[in-house]
Amino acid sequence: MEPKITIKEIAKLAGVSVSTVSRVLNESPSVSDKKRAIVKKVIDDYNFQPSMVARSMISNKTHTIAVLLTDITNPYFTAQIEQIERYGREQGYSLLMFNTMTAGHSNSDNPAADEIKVFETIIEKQVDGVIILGGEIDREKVDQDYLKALNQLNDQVPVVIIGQPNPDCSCLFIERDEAMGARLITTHLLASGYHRIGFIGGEPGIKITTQRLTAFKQTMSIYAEVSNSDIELSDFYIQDGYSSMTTMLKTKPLPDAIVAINDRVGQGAIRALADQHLRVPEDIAIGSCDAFPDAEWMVPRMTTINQHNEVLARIAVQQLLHLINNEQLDSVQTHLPELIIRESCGAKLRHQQTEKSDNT
Amino acid sequence: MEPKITIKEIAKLAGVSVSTVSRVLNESPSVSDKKRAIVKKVIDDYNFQPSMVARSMISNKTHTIAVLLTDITNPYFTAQIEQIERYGREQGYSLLMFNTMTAGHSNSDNPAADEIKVFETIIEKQVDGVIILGGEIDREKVDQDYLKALNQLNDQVPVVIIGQPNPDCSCLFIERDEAMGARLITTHLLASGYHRIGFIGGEPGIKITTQRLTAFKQTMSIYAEVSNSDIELSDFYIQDGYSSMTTMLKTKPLPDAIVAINDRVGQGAIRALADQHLRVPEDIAIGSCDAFPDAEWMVPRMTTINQHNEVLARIAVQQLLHLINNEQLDSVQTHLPELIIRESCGAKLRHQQTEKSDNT
DNA sequence: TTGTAAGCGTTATCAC
DNA sequence: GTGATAACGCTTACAA
Repeated sequence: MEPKITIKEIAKLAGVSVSTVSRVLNESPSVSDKKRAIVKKVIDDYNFQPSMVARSMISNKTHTIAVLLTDITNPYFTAQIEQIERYGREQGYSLLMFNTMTAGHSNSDNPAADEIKVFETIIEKQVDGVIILGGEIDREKVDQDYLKALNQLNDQVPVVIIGQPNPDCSCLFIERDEAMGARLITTHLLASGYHRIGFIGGEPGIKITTQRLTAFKQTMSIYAEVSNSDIELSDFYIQDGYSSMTTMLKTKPLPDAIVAINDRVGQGAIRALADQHLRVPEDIAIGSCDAFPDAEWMVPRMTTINQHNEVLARIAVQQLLHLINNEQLDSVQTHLPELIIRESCGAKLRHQQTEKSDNT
Repeated sequence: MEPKITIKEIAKLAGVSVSTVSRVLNESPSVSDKKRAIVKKVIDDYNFQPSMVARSMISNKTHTIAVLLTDITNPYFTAQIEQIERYGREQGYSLLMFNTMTAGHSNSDNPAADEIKVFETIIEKQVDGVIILGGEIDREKVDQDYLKALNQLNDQVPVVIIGQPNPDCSCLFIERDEAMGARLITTHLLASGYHRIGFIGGEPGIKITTQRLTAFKQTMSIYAEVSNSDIELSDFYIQDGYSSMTTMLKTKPLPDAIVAINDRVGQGAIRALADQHLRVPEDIAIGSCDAFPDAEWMVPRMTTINQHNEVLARIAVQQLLHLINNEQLDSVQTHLPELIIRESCGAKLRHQQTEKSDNT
């Protein structure tokens, strides 16, 4: 392990003062070409990299942003973090990742406290900004200590949150139109000719669940009835789709179609149905939300809603950088969920059948 | 944005010297209970967090480790990074994540240069250690500039790599027995009664591909013939499984079974087969490697090899910490790939059929 | 037990 | 153009 070479030694080796080296490092014009050449050579020869730590002491900038998420294993988050890392790096920022793993089937007995602890580390580390992708803030009822800690954090360093705004939180929220996506998929199923439609997945007490479920119910209420036994909440994971669907299978007769809260849940549902020798979409149709990359390759290919989460992630970084640089924020951009019709909804199948019977 | 409070102001407010505050911060015993109490109160009141940056200047430690990977979207990597983040955080380390996105269908024309650039950032940021999960180092022929830069990096800060050792690289490697996994799955298919077995997926020129393919061929050669037309390399993603399988479908007759280089590729293959109304395992069996979490819920459930990548990730952190603290390394731990028999291989199906025909 | 002062590696502010 | 020197926030001898 070679000891790190410093600007002082470079200066000595080049026969100049540290200030001159510093000037060369920062591309200041007020250095003679001759000295600049000498210094550059020494820097190159010794492969000198100035210490960001020392620089940070002076500038009060670390060129680092922190990202908080609850499950790095979840494609919903990785799609976003991929964009954040990429765009951040383009702008000269590195990414400190904190993965609380409090989502889903977690073993933490106090997720709020876990996140608060992360906030402390973030302050210590003196990042320039923070992006929160999910966690405690997504709850209908947010822990008060958590909220206080979050506001305190936002007081020290700009915090951008991708999620539904909380009136008691001073952070900047990048909003997603959850209701619209749920309306789109529900309407699509109705328009495809299904009348009895169920809803599965989503953790109760989480805003995304409530909002999608509410939108589902509202949309349904215009055209048809929804019984509570056709709604099975659980969580956002594949095993939750499996368990919700399995429970629903005890209902007779089954709904014609199902709205799954996301593609993972949809996939779990397909698995549960297959175990009972039920086919999708022939025996029951499935539409879902949050287009995950694999959904296009499933059997059947999943009809779903693309929420364009990567776009939101990019906007989050942009706004955060504005906050960091005290620039004006971009005006709020519209967020358009998009329906992707594939196979699991059976729409095309039905259409073909209709055409066929029309011809007869 | 409140300006950050410093140790100096805490000292003034508490009516003591900065050293006393520092002592309290560092739990030094040589502070009177009285002063300690006063200082603690002020710290608490003002919610003071000492600056890691300033501390790092002195200690030359940032309590940060960097992780390099090529695709955060890939479950192969997220399983590992989840462990690294968790275990690292338990030990007081934060994680700087660099995602080069050079894997798979990348748009980078020079992945080696991309990684070299990341190395520079890592040195600047003065992390305490580095873990590399994949990238240029996985190639059969590693770029020489890259290798030089990597060795230089390892000269400044300890680097641990999860992957196959490279004799020209001075970093510490955590090795995985790729060959053994491939042997296990191949033998399993052979033992299940398949004779003509194909191999799909994996990027040519990548060690993991070569090693698994070689092990596959060797194992096969003991019991049966393998024709080159039954081998279709491509890459590690779902669309690669689809394309490889689609290509292979032009071969008549088809192999009885397929070894996929990982579960994603296997999933793509199932999709390609379904498009031709071919069933797995009835028409063709599939065995794969690298148990991804979803594989258990696919239709059919995927027979695969669990390489226990999370365990390797944990070992990598442990060894890295030893390196950081100049402690003795743990002795090399054995790594045991494990066969998970599910549905896609058709082993159970065949067994039942055999039993049935035995009874007749 | 406590305080003073030097020092960590850089940049910024002065003189020269 | 260039070079001393102070400053950033903290820790750590060394003194008292």
